[in-house]
Amino acid sequence: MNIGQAASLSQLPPKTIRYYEEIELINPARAENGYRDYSDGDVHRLRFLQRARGLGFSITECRLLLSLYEDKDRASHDVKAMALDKISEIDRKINELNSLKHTLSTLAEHCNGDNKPDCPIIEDLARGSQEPRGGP
Amino acid sequence: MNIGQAASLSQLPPKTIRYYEEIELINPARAENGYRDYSDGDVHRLRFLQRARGLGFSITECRLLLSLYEDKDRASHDVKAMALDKISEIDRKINELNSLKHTLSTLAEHCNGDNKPDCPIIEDLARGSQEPRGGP
DNA sequence: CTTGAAGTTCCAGTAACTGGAGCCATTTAG
DNA sequence: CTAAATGGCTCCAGTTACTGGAACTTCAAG
Repeated sequence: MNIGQAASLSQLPPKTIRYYEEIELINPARAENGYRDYSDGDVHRLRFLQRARGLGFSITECRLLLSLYEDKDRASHDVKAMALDKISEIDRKINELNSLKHTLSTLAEHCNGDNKPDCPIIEDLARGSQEPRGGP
Repeated sequence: MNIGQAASLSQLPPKTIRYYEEIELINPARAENGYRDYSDGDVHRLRFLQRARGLGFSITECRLLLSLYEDKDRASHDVKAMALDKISEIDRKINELNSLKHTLSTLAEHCNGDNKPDCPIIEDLARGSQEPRGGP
């Protein structure tokens, strides 16, 4: 399929898709006319990238995540370790999103009438899922 | 407090904190010696920015999120609408993270022995929280 | 065969940092 | 008190991850 269809399936702009090719995240075939020709697998990859990038993973991290699925040469226990590592990162993000959501929900409720919020909420906000102090 | 302490409390590098000042996300006081002087409130803001940026919200979105708490001039129902809007965005992100986590967990389990994954999982991966086809 | 949408490359610009040079202030060791 | 280390300051250049625009080709419809 052409880049346009790949774009609408993956929810990524064509520009970004071409950029991902430039930095070797994908390598679509070329048709005789010179147009890029995306397979279903390519679209899977792109869709994955779209999701992961939107969740705050860097390109480097995306590359790692992709390699978890596709690098058949890597030893199995490495894959597992990396997967578990990413899972705890994801758990952390989920926790942070939940706390952010809680903060916003409380705010929304408190804004129910027409009174302005004076917000003890901002305390909660800044606390978040903070570590107990004392560095890494 | 100085920028160093603000940095370690907010988990942001000093460079980034100065940059946030440049783009007017914070406005710390200055001590007599010219050093930036951060209040607890400033640190709250920074901590919030650190969390929100890490979760994939843009600077523009962070500005909006911050305004939800602090813009006392905005009408209350606007605040509520924006908060609800951001909440659904957050829910979407949480769903995506859960699906990503599920994918990785399955992978980790399947990689338990020393057999390489041949991955029907990649299907699941690319499906994610996709819309039912037919575009906006 | 023309018109328009969609593709191509290339180059420049933007967003959000990040690193480094060069200089002043503060703390700490001798 | 002086010297060195540490941390702050500004400014400017570089990086990452796109994004927009110009100039050209290709394809599908009328």
